[in-house]
Amino acid sequence: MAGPLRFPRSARLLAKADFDRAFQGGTRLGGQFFRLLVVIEPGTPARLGAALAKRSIPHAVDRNRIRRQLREAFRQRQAELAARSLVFTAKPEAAATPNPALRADIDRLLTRAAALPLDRPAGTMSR
RNA sequence: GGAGUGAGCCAGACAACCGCGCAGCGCCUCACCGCGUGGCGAGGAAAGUCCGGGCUCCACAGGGCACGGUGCCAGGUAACGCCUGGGCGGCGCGAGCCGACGGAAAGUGCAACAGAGAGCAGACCGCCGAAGCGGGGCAACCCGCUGGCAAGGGUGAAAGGGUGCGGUAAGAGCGCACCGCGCGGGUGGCAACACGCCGCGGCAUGGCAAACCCCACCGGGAGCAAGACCAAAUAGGGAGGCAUUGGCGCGGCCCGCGUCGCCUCCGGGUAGGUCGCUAGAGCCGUCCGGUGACGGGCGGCGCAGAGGAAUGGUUGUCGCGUCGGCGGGUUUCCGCCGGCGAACAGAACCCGGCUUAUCGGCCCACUCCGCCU
Repeated sequence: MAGPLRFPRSARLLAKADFDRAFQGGTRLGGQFFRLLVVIEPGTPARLGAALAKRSIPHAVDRNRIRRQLREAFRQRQAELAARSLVFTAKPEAAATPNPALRADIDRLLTRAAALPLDRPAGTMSR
């Protein structure tokens, strides 16, 4: 029985193919510190992936911190996000930003992602 | 009490709720997935990737050259560019600290600016006017020139030992004494090196080798994305079988040859997966040897193993630092209230070092100064 606030493996993006699909055909949303790519895949649970480039976030400690903020925000709101695969990228300014400000930006993006219509199949935007 | 030196240690604590990773046990189950339970789950630098090793694969007769690294001596170590002890030089009143610290009489080279002169030294200011020549004067002597001088000034990072006395026209290791230096010997030390030891030498090799270089020693290459194994889909390769009167091509036709289809198997190999992957030059305690680094004996412990990458989020209480206010106290200090702050930083095959970053706190040893008895 998966509780509504858990973060099991099935809620994560693990394969390179998932990330490639998001980068090629995902709907793009821009926030203050993040960019969000959304792929609609009916029948799947909400899934999260963090693509934090070493180039934009040079210190491992910052990458870990940002990833944990992403996970925590996603974990608490995943019920609204069913059938959506989300890939976050961070802008360089995120490294120097405290957690509450990051969290607010993430929540705004999640709200927009939840509002996307479900009837558009994945991959529509490519080609 | 103040100022300082060295060596260690810690890296806020506890609780609640919601989560994450791993192996164990239990439930479910063919298995995967999932669920429950108690356990474990970042650092002193996990960092930079600058050295050294283990491990893995590749290469490899032996020797020399080239290239790179190291560079006082002796130890320690698996090894090192690390560590310990010692020597020498420098800094500090001191505890202590710092040093790429082999060779400059093998050769080549470099030295801006300043300065008269910078590597077969050098007369700018200055000192001298003994000697020689000329002039003056009865003479003592005076003037000028040829010249002599490295003592003084000045320049410089550096000017060819220092101080004193003698000496001289003025000077000069020119002579002497002491100090320094070089060479040979002696003594002490494993050695680097040292010596209020002996003899010789008036002093000869100025600096730079993180300039080329010489000497001594060391060095195969790539790295866990190493490497080993399992292995789809798609395309292509090989073998066998079937289709046996099939289509197409070479021919006017037949035979024949080539090519196209389906099935099975084989080998290479991509995605993906498994292993490597945490028991190791391990950690803690104790005893012994050693000045020490360290080595040895005995006993105990089981101590992260992820993989788009776990070790987190929120809240509360206490503790710490700091600022402001109030009250005792007034050198130091104590209590209460409120605000702010709590660093540097995240394992990725594993060890030994080095270097760099870091809010603050604790303990020990020692030095100097002040005060009291």
